[in-house]
Amino acid sequence: MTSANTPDRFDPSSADARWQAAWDQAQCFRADDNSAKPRSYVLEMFPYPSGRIHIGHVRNYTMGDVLARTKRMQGFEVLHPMGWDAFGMPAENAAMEKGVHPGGWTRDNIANMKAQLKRLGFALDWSREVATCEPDYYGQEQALFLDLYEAGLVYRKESAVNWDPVDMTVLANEQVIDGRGWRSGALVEKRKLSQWFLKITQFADELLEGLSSLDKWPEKVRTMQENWIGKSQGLRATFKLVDTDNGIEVFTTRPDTLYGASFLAIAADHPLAHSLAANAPELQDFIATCKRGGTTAAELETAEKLGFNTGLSVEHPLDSHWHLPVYVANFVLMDYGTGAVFGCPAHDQRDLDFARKYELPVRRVVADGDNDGETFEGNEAYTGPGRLVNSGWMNGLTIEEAKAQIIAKSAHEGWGTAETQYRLRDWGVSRQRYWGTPIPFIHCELCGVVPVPKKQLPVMLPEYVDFQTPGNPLLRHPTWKHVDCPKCGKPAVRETDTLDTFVDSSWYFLRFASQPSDKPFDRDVLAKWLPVEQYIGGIEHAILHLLYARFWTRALQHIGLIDFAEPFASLFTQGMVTHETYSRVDGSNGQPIYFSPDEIERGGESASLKADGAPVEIGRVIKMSKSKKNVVDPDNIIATYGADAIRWFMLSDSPPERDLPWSEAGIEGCSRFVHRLWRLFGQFDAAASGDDKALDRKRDQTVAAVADDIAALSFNKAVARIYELTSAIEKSSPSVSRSAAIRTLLLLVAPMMPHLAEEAWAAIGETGLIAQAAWLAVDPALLVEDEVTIAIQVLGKLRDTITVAKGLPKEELEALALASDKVQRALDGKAVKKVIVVPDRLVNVVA
RNA sequence: GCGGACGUGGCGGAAUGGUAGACGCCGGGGACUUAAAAUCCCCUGAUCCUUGAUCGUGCGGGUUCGAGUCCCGCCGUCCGCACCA
Repeated sequence: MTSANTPDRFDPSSADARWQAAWDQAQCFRADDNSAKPRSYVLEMFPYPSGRIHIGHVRNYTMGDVLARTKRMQGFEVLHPMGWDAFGMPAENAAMEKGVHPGGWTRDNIANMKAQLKRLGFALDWSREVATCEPDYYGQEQALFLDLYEAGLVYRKESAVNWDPVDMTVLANEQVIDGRGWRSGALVEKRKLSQWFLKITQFADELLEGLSSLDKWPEKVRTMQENWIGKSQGLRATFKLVDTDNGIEVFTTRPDTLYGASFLAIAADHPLAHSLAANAPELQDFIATCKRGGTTAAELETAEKLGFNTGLSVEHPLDSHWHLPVYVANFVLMDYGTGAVFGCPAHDQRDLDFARKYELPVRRVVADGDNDGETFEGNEAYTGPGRLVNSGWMNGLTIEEAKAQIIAKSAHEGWGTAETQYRLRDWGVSRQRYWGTPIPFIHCELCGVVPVPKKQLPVMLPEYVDFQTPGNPLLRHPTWKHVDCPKCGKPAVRETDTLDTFVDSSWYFLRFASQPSDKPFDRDVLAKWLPVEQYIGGIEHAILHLLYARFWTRALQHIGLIDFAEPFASLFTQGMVTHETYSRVDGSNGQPIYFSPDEIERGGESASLKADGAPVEIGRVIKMSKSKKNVVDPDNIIATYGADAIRWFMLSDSPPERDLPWSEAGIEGCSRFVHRLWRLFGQFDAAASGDDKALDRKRDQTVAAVADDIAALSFNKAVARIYELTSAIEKSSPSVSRSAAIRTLLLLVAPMMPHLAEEAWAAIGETGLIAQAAWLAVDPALLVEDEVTIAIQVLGKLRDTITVAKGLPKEELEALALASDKVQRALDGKAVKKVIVVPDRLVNVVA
């Protein structure tokens, strides 16, 4: 292909592909495990191969790419890999809808998307590419799963699970949102099934404690994980049922309020409620009512506290003559704590609502300021600090003291123990799907559940499968599940569940760093690369993926396979790419009809439809979505403007953690800048003479600032600096300094606009690839200005500025300031009380 | 309800407690051109009595010589979690 560049225009349609091929041929982005250089592992969250790269991917991968390319130029051995999170439901949906095989569909998508990523010029080490759907990946995952099983971190149990009736599979708690499946949106049902679990709760405390070491993670993500783990400490206590030997166990974080108890409440699913209901139709009805209740935020907000008096009583643990009624209540959750609570209405809002409704006693046991009366007025529970009152021997203690003492007393007397509860549940990983990692176990009638011997791994998915019937294709496959028991040799059946795809993404960053064929990874090689220095991805993975990956890392450390606890040293969550919407109201039904950006002619403040030239309404700038038709296709943009323009757009203007509004005008501006740089690079003159100290200074200041900005991921600021240097060079006259500045500018933009940079690098006569060129050294002396502009204030208001030599003594600055006409006019004859002088900054005259 | 983030021109956004609005976009004016595109130059927070001045970073206070920045109290927007005992 020949270049179609002109002195005025850079032609990406020929240059982009040429340089992409050159990088491939030089293999310049391959990471060397044995390099002696310092290392840097830059990772972006790998994509699901849906078929098309969307603009959010482009933003994510451009940021990582700039970082990786900069680090490489700065002398680091950089690992910057890419792969595919390739198992999951959409492939099976495609199989059902279009009759294609999930494997074929997925691999085609991967090929398409890989080509798209190459067209964007990302500096990726493709030799380390992994796809989780390939046996060389999921087979190693099976090996790790068996290791965790041996260590007791995998178990199987019969449990009520979240069943998605549309996808016909089990969902983890994390995948149920407002009672609906996260993917299908179907109302989730409870079913009893034998399921595989990973013991994430064993690491609850570690995962919580570990958050405090992650000081390069966003506060927001750490808080979200902390809330998700949901640690609370308190007392588990038994309330003895009157006239029986049985009791009801409750968990409370407020044992200090025990003297304020006025009832016990158990969940509708509590075993005691079920046994009582056997002979009580009214209670059966009540339990059914509780289950019908909605689970959305709005419904819970307004839901009335309902209770059913069982007629049973329990003894108060501190006074066996004090009896409390037992209710079944709709606000008690079976799957938290013990499924039973004691109600202390004065100091818990729900309990107060309940007590007022059912006219139960409300007794104050924590003083609210001076108010220590036993009778509690009003309908707002007091949950603040205070001293214990109306609590016998505990009176006068603080809440914390009372908690400690009553826990000690309960343990001593045998009716309670200190307990820590977590909201976090063990991770159910069984999925009744085909397109996932087969769980490597065999069910034998004689030997029970038997792990597949490691030498028989991988347990491969069968190729020919029927997708036309709902349910698990592996379960009804005619032959696949039938095997001999590895222990006794008798006929047995395979486990037909596959692993949640979040398991696949919980260790892929390890496989990138090391991928031997005979084991999941090499421990010593991992030690060279991990933890990931910079991880970049969307905030939507703040809990699930990032918590699971942390858990796997800790679990693998726990069983001695790796030597570090946290996988991602620094995490960055980037904002979304948004776009305005274009719509017209449909006269017939009043609903807006949306138009895609390609159908629109966009003016300065208005927009019209290309088809009829009539105006359309410009709507809010919102997240790109198919239903609002406000999506833009990266391929079209690359074809029109080239990869460098879209990359530059992704870095410009908005800070990377915030949303980036896409606009036609914006991408055109970026494209104009590409050509502007090209023209400027064309002015490089190796034979120029003379120097330009001011330009030299600007050049080195820009290099230092851009390096800092990129290291801080403040790409928008680096971009602004580059614009400034560009303008400064354009305004300068030819000199050695000017040519040096042009060469510097080229190196500065190389990580961001690599194709343009390579083309210009060759054009100015440099040999070799700029991708492999060394970053810029700066002269520290040049970073310091020798002249400074001083602000002169009177009473804090700017009145004048003066430009003076840097480092001028205070007295001289003061004299210069007072000599200013403007200052004298502002003083208007008033006496000067004092003068504040900040050297090289400002003078403030106080009158 | 709990937790977090944010609030600066027409827009995206800059600003170690020290000249608010860098840089980009939009808009306006001009140069070049037969013309257009491209390119280049200038202007672009508001108001006024326009050589200058006053006001101005969601609102109200405070600390300070000096506050977009720090403190207190509100208001608003967005996000996450939630009958979690």
